[in-house]
Amino acid sequence: MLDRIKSTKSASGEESETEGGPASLTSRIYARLRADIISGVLEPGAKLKIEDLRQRYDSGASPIREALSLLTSHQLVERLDQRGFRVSSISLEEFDELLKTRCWLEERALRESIAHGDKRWEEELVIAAYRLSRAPRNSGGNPVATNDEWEKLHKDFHLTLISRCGSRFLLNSCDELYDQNVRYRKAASSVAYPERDVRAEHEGIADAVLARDADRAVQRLVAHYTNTGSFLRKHFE
Amino acid sequence: MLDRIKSTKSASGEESETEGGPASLTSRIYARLRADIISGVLEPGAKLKIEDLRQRYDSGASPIREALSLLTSHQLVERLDQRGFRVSSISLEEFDELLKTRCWLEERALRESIAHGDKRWEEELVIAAYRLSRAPRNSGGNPVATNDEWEKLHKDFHLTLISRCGSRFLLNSCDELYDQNVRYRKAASSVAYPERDVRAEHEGIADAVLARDADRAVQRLVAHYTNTGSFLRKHFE
DNA sequence: GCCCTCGTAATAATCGATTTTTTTGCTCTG
DNA sequence: CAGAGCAAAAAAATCGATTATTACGAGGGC
Repeated sequence: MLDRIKSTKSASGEESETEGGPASLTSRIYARLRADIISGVLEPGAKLKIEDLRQRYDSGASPIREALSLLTSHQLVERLDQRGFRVSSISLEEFDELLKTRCWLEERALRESIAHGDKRWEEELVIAAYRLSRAPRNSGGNPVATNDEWEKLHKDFHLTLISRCGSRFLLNSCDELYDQNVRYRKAASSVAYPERDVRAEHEGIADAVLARDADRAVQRLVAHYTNTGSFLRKHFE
Repeated sequence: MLDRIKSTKSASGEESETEGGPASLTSRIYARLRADIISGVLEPGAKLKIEDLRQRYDSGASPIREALSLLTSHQLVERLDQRGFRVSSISLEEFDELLKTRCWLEERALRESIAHGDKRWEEELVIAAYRLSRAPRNSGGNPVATNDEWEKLHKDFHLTLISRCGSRFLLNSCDELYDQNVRYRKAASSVAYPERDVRAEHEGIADAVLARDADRAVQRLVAHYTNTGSFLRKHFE
């Protein structure tokens, strides 16, 4: 269990990670629950009993229920009337749909971003790619322990790619799907990491994007997802 | 025995037709709030004070807060830490993004649906189109009062079109965007309805889909959205 | 006259206890 | 031995009251 709250971000949106400090209890619980679900600490399908969570997060029932309610809309938690909450379950079929959908949406988003992104965007992308390239995927030589910093940078890179797509709705959807995908990745790859050169794939994507070669960029991005997808798929058995 | 559990609808999922029945207070409040927000009874940007809502829906604070939390993820309600909730505001820029995004997503969804839909789907579509064609858009001759039944059938028609897209994620997104669009429509067209033949457009779409002519279907669907979009746009002044 | 500060009113957030509903487990039939 | 019927236990949902935070406005200094 993680007993430290690292960054308090508002329950509804992104923003300030500088504040490690106070916010509403609900928001802090939201952030912790979310992290625990995405990282797989709370397993897919697990029952989320209010009483347990109350103890675990040391609060009353209201903030817990509220945080859970906030999470349901992101498809991370399922809510059943009068039967409480549980971590959304995962399945192979859903994974296939997730993968497909990400390819569809991100292709569109990437093309738009390439068409409309400005210099500033290019620079943001360069930075994001650079940082990602320098971050170790695992922490402390342990091949299984994931590196939270890498996770953050990886998400950042992928979202930066599509950040200029011109639609907050599309961006939100991609964001949510990204998180779902991490959940699947964690669930599947508790065993191993791909041997293939993921880093090179990221660079390849960034290069094509910076060259404003939309077709190639899309082709590489989709290949990246498809590769990762079939790799994960194998590990579900 | 069976009839005790039959129609309990969950707040996060779809509605069952046999409305009115029992469910948790939270779910009922959720449904009412949602309807009030989409229909514009609660105006965009309006502050949602817990105390007011408590009175209005005759409940304690917990169900209200929970219902609001459920709604935030659908972008219908904004939550500000320690500052309560408010109805999400609307804007012309956002409307443009909404329209664009719907075109992008529904094009994909429709193509997939056409490619994969079976006979049963065709029949569902025929029914949905027929019902929609028979429903009066306004109730009781009042040109302003919207007809809830028409609303339901209209949504049904549009969702049926894409129901076989093969991705619950994409379907969910389209569903949410649809609701957002209704909100914009209500906000804008409290004045008037389009003179153009919306009904014919629906039929045209259905015909193309049933003929499995994806290009034409998409072209018509997008035109339908674009037409409606620019019509609404004018009414925002 | 304008802005800053502080106290008060309003509102949001949270808690602890109570009420409902579901689950569980056992007993009793057929 | 399967299943129906209860009753106790567990869990979810909800309430009413309390605490924390923010919004507001009057008074005072510059």
